[in-house]
Amino acid sequence: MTITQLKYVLAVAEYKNFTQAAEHSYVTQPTLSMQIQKLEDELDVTIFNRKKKPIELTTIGEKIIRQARLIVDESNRITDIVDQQKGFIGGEFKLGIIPTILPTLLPYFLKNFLKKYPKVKLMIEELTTEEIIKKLNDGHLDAGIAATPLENEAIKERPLYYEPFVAFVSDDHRLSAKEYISEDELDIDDVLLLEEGHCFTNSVINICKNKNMMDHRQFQLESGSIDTLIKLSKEGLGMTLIPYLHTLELPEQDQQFLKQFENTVPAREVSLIYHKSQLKMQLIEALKNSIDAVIRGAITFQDVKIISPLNKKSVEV
Amino acid sequence: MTITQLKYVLAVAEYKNFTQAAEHSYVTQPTLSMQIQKLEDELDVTIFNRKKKPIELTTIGEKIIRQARLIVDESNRITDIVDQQKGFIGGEFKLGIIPTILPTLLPYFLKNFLKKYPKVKLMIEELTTEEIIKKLNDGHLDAGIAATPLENEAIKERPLYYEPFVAFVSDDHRLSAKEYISEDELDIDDVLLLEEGHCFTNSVINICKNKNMMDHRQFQLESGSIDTLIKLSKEGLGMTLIPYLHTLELPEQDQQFLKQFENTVPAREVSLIYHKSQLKMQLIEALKNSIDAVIRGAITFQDVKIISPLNKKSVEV
DNA sequence: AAAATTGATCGTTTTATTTGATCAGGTTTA
DNA sequence: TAAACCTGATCAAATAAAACGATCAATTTT
Repeated sequence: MTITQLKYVLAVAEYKNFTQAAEHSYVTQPTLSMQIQKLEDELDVTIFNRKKKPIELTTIGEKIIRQARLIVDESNRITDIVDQQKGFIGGEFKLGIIPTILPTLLPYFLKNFLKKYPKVKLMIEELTTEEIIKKLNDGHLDAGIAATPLENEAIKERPLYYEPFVAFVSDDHRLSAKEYISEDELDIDDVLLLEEGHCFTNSVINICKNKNMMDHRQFQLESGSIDTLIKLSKEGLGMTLIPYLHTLELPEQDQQFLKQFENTVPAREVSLIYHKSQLKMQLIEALKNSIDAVIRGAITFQDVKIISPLNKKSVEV
Repeated sequence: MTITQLKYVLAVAEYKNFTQAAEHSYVTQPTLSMQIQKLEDELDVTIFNRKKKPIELTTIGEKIIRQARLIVDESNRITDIVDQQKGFIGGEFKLGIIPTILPTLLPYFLKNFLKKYPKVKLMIEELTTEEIIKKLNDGHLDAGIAATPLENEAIKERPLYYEPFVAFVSDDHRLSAKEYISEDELDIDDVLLLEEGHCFTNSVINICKNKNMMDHRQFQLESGSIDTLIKLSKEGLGMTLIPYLHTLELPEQDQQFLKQFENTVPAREVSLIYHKSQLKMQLIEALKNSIDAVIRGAITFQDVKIISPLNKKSVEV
């Protein structure tokens, strides 16, 4: 049994297809087929049910996959150990960031980070929380940045900062007269939301007390971008909630429409998340330090109430 | 990096010698040297300081060894997983048993066990507790049977039975008139002990209240066998303590010299012990079941006080 | 000083892996 | 229904890797 064979098996388990698995393993299909057969012969089991389309794992196959994942992970970690000992911070690093964080956070740390760690090849993808979790689990991402807590066993979280929600209320809105806003005054039917799949949407819903079925409104448009929400809001189609960092980028004439929450402000916890197997830890630490250093100046709030990004009740902290 | 390379590295780390490591890996020395060099090149580190005699690990080498051990263990476990799924109980199984347990316990279960699991190749070694622990840690043993608790983090324990200590007191001894004996009456200077290294010796010392320096006695002879202790005792050189299972094998004329403890009887906890990495679990379970089934009839005591086999105070249970 | 031990080095042999071409069994498309 | 297509298995040939035996240089032991 070799680590290569285990990697091939994992690839097939992932792509459910020998040919694709071979491509992603940078070998030809016969090579991969043969190695897997050799492993199956050696262990005297069939790992894959090749008759089913797409290919399925056998019962024993499932267990072997789990163990193989463990072995491959642990073997990958050897280079980590060596790097750490050498104090070397470098190599490929795949980072997923959710859409409502990426555009505002990235400019803060990216340049500094790349300058400080010139040997790191950072590959950033914009992904939903769900996608990030999936890719962390199958090893396609090294880390992610998302709203937490996720309550996911396989994922570790390191909070980076707490980002308050800020209301954007246009002139003609019923709440436009108020200087500060309170959670009680929010009506979910009246708040413009991002399209489904954004955890930001869940958070906003979790803030609003009124969690009944939301078909009271005259129209329903769910946008993919916060800027669109702001535009629609200015058209008088409702208010919206936006993350604090986004408010710093608004043109001056729009700043007037912003309203902070009074007292305890609802906020989302933004964390660096990674798989519990903790690969590339030294790089994750480096990234956290870079973000910490730069964000401390930008966001300093006390007395925040963390809003869950899941479909759940909020939790007082 | 291959699992083979990691195994070679572990072998060198173990034997501190390339040639010996090669022999134990069933390859020639140049082969092993080359593979280790390849790994060192690939990781760009030196794992071994070859200048020192015997060979030493570098700092990074130590860490690599630890990780290599983990990977090799986990990869060995794949066959376990397959066996378990197939319900197959077989293969080599190396078991270490301490000298004061082996001769009395083995006859009870060995025949039945081998008959029930004909595919198991059982290799039994008589070893001290210390040796067992060492060999469990370096993988030279799959399991051991010893007195517990050991308070060793790397070792897991599954208690098999509680074996009381029985006193053997010859006619001319000061305690010979009593029907039952009590711990208070024991004097360490007066109890014949096994030679050092036997945990049974520690246990006996732990029973005796009188734990002062033991040089009050006229002579000091530490034997390696319980039978010798009995012979010496019959010669009037003192009393001795022997494990319960041993009493069942004494000739009838010697049975008269046995004295049970009154009330709560001191006993040793005999456990199946194995490494925390839990290799060959299904075989360990099978072994435990075999011993359980046969020992239940032989030993049934309640109200025992477990005596630690370590150099420590006893613990009430 | 001689002998023994140790790990590295070097061709050579042996073994293992990978490849490209091809095949057989399916399914989908025309 | 036949042709096209996709999929994984198979095979001989090429390539790569591992292992070996012999030997060397450096130490250590005798």
